[in-house]
Amino acid sequence: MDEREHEHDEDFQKFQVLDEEKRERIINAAMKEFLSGYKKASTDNIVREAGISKGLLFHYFGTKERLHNFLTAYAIKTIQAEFLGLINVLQPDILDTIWQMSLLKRDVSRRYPDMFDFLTAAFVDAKTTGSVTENLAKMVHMRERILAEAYANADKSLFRDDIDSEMAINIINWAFEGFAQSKMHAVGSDNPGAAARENYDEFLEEFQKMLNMLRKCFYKKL
Amino acid sequence: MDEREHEHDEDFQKFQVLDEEKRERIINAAMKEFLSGYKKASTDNIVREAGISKGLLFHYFGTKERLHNFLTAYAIKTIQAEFLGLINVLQPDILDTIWQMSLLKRDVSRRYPDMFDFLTAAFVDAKTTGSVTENLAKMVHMRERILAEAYANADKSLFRDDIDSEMAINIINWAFEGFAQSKMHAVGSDNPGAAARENYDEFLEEFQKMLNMLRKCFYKKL
DNA sequence: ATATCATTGACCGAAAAAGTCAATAGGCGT
DNA sequence: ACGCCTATTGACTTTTTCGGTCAATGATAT
Repeated sequence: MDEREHEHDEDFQKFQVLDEEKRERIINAAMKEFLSGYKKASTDNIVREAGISKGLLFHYFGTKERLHNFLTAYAIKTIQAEFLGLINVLQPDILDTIWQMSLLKRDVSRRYPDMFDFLTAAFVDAKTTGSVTENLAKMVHMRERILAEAYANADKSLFRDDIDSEMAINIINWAFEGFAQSKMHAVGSDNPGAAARENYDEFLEEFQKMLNMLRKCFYKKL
Repeated sequence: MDEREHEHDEDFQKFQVLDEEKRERIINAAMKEFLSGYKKASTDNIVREAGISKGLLFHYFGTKERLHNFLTAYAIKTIQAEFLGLINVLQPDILDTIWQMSLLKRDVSRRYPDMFDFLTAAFVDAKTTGSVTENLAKMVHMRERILAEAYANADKSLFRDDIDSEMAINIINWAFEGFAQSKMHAVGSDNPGAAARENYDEFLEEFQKMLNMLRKCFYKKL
């Protein structure tokens, strides 16, 4: 397997040197296409969506498989750096933790709308094929560890005594996820910057309103 | 368009006459394959998953398009008859309504695991293509009407005065959806009937626990 | 002008696509 | 046992799409 000396740092230098806009356009087009699985993704669709020629895509990545490998590594690295790595698991108020996680996730999703779903699909693919990459497995493990840690460090005494704190946390997570999902389309439509910004502020405001409501309902009165 | 006299009741008689097990096996295999869109669905995958020969599928449905049309009509009819049509929108306690909806949805999903998602995909497909079928549009409209009606008839005075009832209802919906999603995999794995049944009971029990908790948190004390 | 490098899209052989059909299996009445 | 009829098969055809290539072109700096 490791017959080359640089077996794990394939550089993709030609691609990395592009300006940000084009690079992310290609990344997002590819991730979107890979959502339905490696096999069903078509490089023709990717280049059409990205607005580049087919030759160029293969000039950057060589093969479809290497493109997919790059995306997987890139997604893992990004989510690690801009999501998992920024979560403060030591906060005692887990509502704050979940709130923070939601904001971070939204920030990543604004730049890379399909990154989380892409990784999920990549993981399913890898499990089906039987070959789960080392990094992918580590990533999943890391994610679980963070959630477990956040939960372990949470001050459960903040919750009302007559409710199951674990279930409350689940509900909160689902509520945030559902909220983000439902607003994604409204915000995600391609409108000029001003309207998008306005939508985003509205989004945050309503989001916070929900947070306060959950706090009011699930936490002890102080 | 209506050059034939039976333009809308294509019969698919050869298929309808099959025994239930085989019929539903084919329907479910096809719906599953169509989840990633009409174009990307492969009839070869469908027949492999369904365990029938290719010739037979085309013997039943003629073309891929007619198969898809059949599935769409079938899904609409089924969801109409076994989900939307059975919801009692007059219940004043909307938690009861949501609970009932969840049970109905689960019952349908047990027989046709991908039916709801298939319809969603079919709708997205139709919007992309530009041709949203009359029935499909009606279906969506019906769904919205039912939800609106249930909400309109809900007795908001059951909710605590200091919370936004509309947001509370959203949270409840998202929580139920998230719960169903998270448990789906556990239940959905292909294990013998006994274990599946056991899982299902467990599912219902935990479900009800969550319902009670939400009632306790969002409703007035009596 | 020339050298250099990014970029294109027509093109390739191979694979997969939808759909067909002669051949067979499997029951059923006689 | 026999023929009869329908259900079912899967190899096959034709067309499209696939991943991948490459000679040609555009752009830029010297």
